[in-house]
Amino acid sequence: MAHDERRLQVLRAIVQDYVSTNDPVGSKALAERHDLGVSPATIRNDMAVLEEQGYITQPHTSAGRVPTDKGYRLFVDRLSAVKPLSVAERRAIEKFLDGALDLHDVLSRTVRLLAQLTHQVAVVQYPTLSRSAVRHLELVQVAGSRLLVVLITDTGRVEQRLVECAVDVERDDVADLRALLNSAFAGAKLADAGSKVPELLDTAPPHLRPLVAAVSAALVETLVEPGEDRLVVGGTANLAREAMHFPGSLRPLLEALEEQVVVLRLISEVDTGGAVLVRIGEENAHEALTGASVVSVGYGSGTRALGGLGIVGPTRMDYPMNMAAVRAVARYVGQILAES
Amino acid sequence: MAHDERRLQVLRAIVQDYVSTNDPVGSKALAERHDLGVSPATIRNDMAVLEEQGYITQPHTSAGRVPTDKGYRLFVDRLSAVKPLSVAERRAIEKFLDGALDLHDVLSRTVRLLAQLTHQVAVVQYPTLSRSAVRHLELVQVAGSRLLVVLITDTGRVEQRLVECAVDVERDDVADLRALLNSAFAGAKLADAGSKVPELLDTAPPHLRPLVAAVSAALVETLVEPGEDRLVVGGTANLAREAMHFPGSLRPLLEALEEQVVVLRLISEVDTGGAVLVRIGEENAHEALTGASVVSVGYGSGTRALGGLGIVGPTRMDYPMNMAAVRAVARYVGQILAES
DNA sequence: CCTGGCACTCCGAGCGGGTGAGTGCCAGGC
DNA sequence: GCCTGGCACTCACCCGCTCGGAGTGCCAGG
Repeated sequence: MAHDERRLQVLRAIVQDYVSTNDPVGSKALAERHDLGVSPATIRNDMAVLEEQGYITQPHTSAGRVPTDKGYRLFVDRLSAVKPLSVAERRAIEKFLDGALDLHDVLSRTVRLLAQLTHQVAVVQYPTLSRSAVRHLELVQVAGSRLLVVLITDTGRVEQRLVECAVDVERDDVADLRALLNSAFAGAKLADAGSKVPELLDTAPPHLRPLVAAVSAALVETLVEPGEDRLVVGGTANLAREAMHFPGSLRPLLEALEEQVVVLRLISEVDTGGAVLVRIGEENAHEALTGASVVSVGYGSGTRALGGLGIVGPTRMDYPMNMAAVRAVARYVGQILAES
Repeated sequence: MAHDERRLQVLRAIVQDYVSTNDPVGSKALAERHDLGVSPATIRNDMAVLEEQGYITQPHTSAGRVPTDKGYRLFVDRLSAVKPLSVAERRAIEKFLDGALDLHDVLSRTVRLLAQLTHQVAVVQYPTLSRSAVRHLELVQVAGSRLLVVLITDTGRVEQRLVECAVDVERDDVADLRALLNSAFAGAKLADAGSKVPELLDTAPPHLRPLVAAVSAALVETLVEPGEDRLVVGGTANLAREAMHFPGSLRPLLEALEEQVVVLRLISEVDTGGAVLVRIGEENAHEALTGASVVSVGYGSGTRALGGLGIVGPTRMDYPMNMAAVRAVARYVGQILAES
């Protein structure tokens, strides 16, 4: 039906204008700035319907309309074309990420880049340990009974953990243990590490068994559990610029961002093969994010998912642009990590 | 002189009241809340002098007085006794920090603890690499010509760096190289690492020399340079609570906190044996910190300085309390790191 | 079904007076 | 010589008010 079609055009125009001007948009302004081919009065009728359907609201009588979460949702789902990045932006991505030295470097550059491209808060998850495989295990004796276990994954991530053994450890035993652990775990997915422990215990020389038990317990405990997943956050300064757009204050949002768990849960929900995931306002389960939108996507090398990254910002954001930026950055990061 | 003495009491009272009430403080309120033994009129005279001397100012005529940076400075230097921490606070420190698993864990707990104790933004520097010594070097071959170098310091810090070698590397050579590097660098201060390279190159078997050169160059380049010092930041949500106390917006401050270099420079100026360093408002060189105060101190194990930690907040802060908290936490962190 | 016209609502800016906190100054007292 | 009470003065702030303007909803006519 032609009417429905135009009504959607009106909604799209409202979202676009509101995002760019930051003022509630009225029927007159809409008629002027867009070629809708109808008069303000007609637009008003459409707006009344859109409001009744819950896509827009007015902050108060005699103000223009503002999209609701539901309105943004419709916009994202059906009304927006993905905005291709400009050449300059593509250049910026390459320039920013090339020449990174190690994983930490790649990720912190990524988070800065994303924040800069989108003017939002950027978050990047470290490659999940549970999906990584062991490349190498290193043991370093710290004190008589203390071992520092260093795990190097095939994604370049390096994790450490101090293990307290009940007894003093001999120098030679450390070397034996290292060899044992490496031959058992090398190449193994971390998710499977737990199941290899019994077998390893069987084959280990008796005098090493307590040690093997302690160290593998530590490995399984800290490295397989999802709690160890880490997050890099950047661009929080961008929140201050739009402070007025958040209900109340920035406080709960900043808290949530520090409380990495909350954001991690959001970001790691992206296993849905490659599609950019958008969560708008109330769609976010956590209360602190109720006034914010999250745009996230998984990144990985080839077909393999490594982790997620995305941005957090006000519901009033440029979704097409941000979705494009998030997707492009994720792709590029995937490439870079595939090389190393 | 008795007058000067009383005038200082007045200044102290003004600082205390202003910090606790957050309102410009007037002569009448001062006379009521403090036993200065004189009438408001007399206090007014003292205030006039204090204002002339630049210790206090009034936001506008007919408002109470507010301390200036200079006033806070005098307060910190001469008028404040270090407030001992409450038993509950000491308990909190121990409870919070005990049971940390590794360096990363210790530092991120520390930063949370500090933020919670002081209600300010907390910053903790990783133990400086330049003052650390090599405990172990690990080499892992990533691809034909790529080596992942993992450095483990005696402070428990683990750093990684990807090294691109010009040529493919043999498996056996990796082991030789590892042994060579470890025997050369083990126990050496990182600051001295550079000077050991020539000697190492001499003693190395000829076919390994290009490799040794590449790897040691990477080590020296990234690990000895101060740029690699890292920072943990926490409690930025506390800024939002006092947003109004910062000139303009939080933006520049948040930016400075992400721009770790700025804060690092501040925090690492603390080599002055154990004393808590307070920088108030304009005393901070960096413009973004001009409206903020920084309380910092070095931490270390025994006599050995490892790094710095501190807090950043509005100039209107409870200096005695924050100084006590910063000092106490630094001590405790030092102890913990000494054990591991 | 679209359009122009019209009355209506309500936010926000601007104005003016009253209030109160706080000051500076002065003359008198210990 | 210093402290004190008294007093006039100055503003920031709050309150209520008005007024203009933007935007709406509705209606009758094309």
